[in-house]
Amino acid sequence: MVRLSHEVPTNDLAANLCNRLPSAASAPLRLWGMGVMATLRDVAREAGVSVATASRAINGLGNVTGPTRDAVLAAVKKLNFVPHSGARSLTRRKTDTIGVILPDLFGEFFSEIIRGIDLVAHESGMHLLLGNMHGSAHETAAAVASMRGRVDGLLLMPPDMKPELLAGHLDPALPTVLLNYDASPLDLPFVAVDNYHGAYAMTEALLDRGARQVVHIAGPKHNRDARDRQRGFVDAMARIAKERSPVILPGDFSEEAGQEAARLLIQGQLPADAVFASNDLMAVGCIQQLGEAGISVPRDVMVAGFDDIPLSRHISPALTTMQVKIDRLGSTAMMMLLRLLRGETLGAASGNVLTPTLIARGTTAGPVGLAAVTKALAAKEQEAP
Amino acid sequence: MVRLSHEVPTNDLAANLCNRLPSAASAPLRLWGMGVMATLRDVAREAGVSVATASRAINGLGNVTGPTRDAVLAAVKKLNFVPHSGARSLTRRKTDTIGVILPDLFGEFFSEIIRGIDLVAHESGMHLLLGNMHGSAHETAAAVASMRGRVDGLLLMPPDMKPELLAGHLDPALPTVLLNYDASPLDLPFVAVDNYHGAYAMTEALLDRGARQVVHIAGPKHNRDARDRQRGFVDAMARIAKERSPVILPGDFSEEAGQEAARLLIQGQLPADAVFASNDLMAVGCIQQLGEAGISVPRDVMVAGFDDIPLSRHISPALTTMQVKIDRLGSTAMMMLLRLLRGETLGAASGNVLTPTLIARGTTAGPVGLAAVTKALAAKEQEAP
DNA sequence: CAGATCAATGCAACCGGTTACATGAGATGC
DNA sequence: GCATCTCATGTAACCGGTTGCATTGATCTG
Repeated sequence: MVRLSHEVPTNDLAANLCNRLPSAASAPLRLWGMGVMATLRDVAREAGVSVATASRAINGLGNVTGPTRDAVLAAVKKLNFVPHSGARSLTRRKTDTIGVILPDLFGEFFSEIIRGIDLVAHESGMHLLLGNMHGSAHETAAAVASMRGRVDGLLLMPPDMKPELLAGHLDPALPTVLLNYDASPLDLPFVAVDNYHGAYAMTEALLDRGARQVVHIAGPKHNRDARDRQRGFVDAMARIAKERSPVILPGDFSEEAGQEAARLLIQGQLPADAVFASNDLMAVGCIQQLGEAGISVPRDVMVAGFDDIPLSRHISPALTTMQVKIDRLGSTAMMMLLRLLRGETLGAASGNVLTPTLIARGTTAGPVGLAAVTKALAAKEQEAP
Repeated sequence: MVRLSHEVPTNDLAANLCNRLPSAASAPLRLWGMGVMATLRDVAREAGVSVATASRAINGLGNVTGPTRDAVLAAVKKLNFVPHSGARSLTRRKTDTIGVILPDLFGEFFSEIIRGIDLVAHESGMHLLLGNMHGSAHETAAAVASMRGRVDGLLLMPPDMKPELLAGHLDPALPTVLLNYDASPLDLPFVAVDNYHGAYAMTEALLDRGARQVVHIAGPKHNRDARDRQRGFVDAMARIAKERSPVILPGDFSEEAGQEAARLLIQGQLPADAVFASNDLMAVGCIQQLGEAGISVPRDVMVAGFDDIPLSRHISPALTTMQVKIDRLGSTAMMMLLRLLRGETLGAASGNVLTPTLIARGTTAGPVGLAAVTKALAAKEQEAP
């Protein structure tokens, strides 16, 4: 590694700061930890005005003469003053920060949500404080509690938590929007994906496409998304294919679970001609494993997923799936939270349900060819709303 | 889509929650905006002690009698008191939060970094305040400034920014670790990926594998990662394949850029037998476009990428690439920051360089078959360090 | 039993800003 | 010229905790 030598713009400034301190004795090698940042008092003294005037000048409030303002701003520049947001938010009772608490931070799903949130938050000059409940309910409580005094509002996504349990942990004084969680019992505004109808539509489409026996690979048992998708599947089967009892294999949203399900299918000799996985990752794992066993997708068996992760477009054949616009989930929630912060009243009635879109790709293209299926599925979609 | 009516478990539960509130009289529709959170003063009054004692009891400091402590804790529970972190951090001069400023929030790369950071931060009870510079240098300054008083330290990733420019915006009093940025000139600790040697190794491996003419698809011009990778490529070519002048096609890390490069390759009739893209996404785009033109990978041309995004394993043939353990980047940086916060002194000399690993997959498997190549490349890898 | 020791507790001054209200000088009106 | 109004500025009380120091009452010591 090359070491360039050139002056570090530290010391002169450090010297300035040090001189202003009563004890200018021993110059430390490093400034960190000293925390000798200029305060508003310093600025006021430097400019020869009171703190009140300095504060007004800096915040561009009225009632400050031109020369006074200039003097203050000059002092600000000279001392390199940056207002202390922590102190400011204490009096203003406003932190310009919103807390985001997610179950974990794995994968594209969460980065997309965060991106959607940030997009809107950034426009309104809001910051994002990230909390991570790392799965456990206990940690969720801690995460929510630690947000007090740090944030103006909360975006919370507690997929595995029961409403009653959640209610006890929430601060009723803190504007909160729930992510991907129908919170009717709590009367909190929320944004959710219509997993039920999405799964229903996908099942219907598979049956429509000629499948006789659709097998569902389920998600984690206590995960609401997974449960809703499973319900959608079961109901669609019950309604359209009464005579056939729905087969459900266990899963946990992981690629391995998809592979495992495929192995069960192969070994168990289940008479399936279509697999509907509760998410794309499992569908991908399933396809891969089926392929290794010499079973062709879609000729021998059709496969569909849910989410439309970027990977889905790229595998071959490409995966048919329900597209969920994940960033929209985040941005919509953030917009609702902003309205809440503006004083609007939103309850569970203002819940926002995002309908996923069916994207037909290669894994459900039967012998008749991809084009025909796409058309058929698109038509199916059209007739819905 | 069929819209089924099915009962939503709403009203009974909502009623339950309302009943649990003390004032059953005129139940307010919403509590938000009232902001009537209990303060330490309230707790002290309720428990019949002074605020000082209440504070000590709550924080578990010594010098508090059993009965007193119990009274305070009872009051805490009764009033549902949660300490106001903002106020606390003002006096403690400690926020238990670290700021993370990233260029943008697109894609797996950033979610992995954040996950790595969170992993370590969470262990130490630290929170993450997310800042996003949205590309512009001006915003970077604003983002850094707005962190003052909110965070104890900073993790900063300014890929397109010149050190001199950066220096002016940094607060010398705030412990800072730079991400993916060799900050020697600033004498700040950093964690970076060894893009140069990674690219060098990959180029070498391709030539070694029998490529006569390797073409490089570059990343964004002012991006340091991209520039380092390009340098690695150029140097490797100069050293190993002196007689052949290196060909470099422009790119911007996007899938489209990879496709465009492929088109140039096809139209331009460049005599390339290997393509080394500056990142995986471009490699994927390139392969896809080559395939459409009837050019077979790897038989007609080998392709390699950089990053090892999840997608790389799943396309077919799977992509040979340099694996960067992105989450390690985040967790290592966070660990360094923690040491800084503990008072240790770290300069640029403590920079941490992560070496990427060559992962040989299908796109560089020649007619001789994948196994042989993997072995050859692995051997190559071995002899390197 | 007086005086020293010590633990538990209270008082009040912070942290670094904001802002209601007081002050006082200059402009205006009569 | 005096009362009044205006508006820039200063004073000080917050926000909600933490913490150094003083106070108090009880226990210990000789």
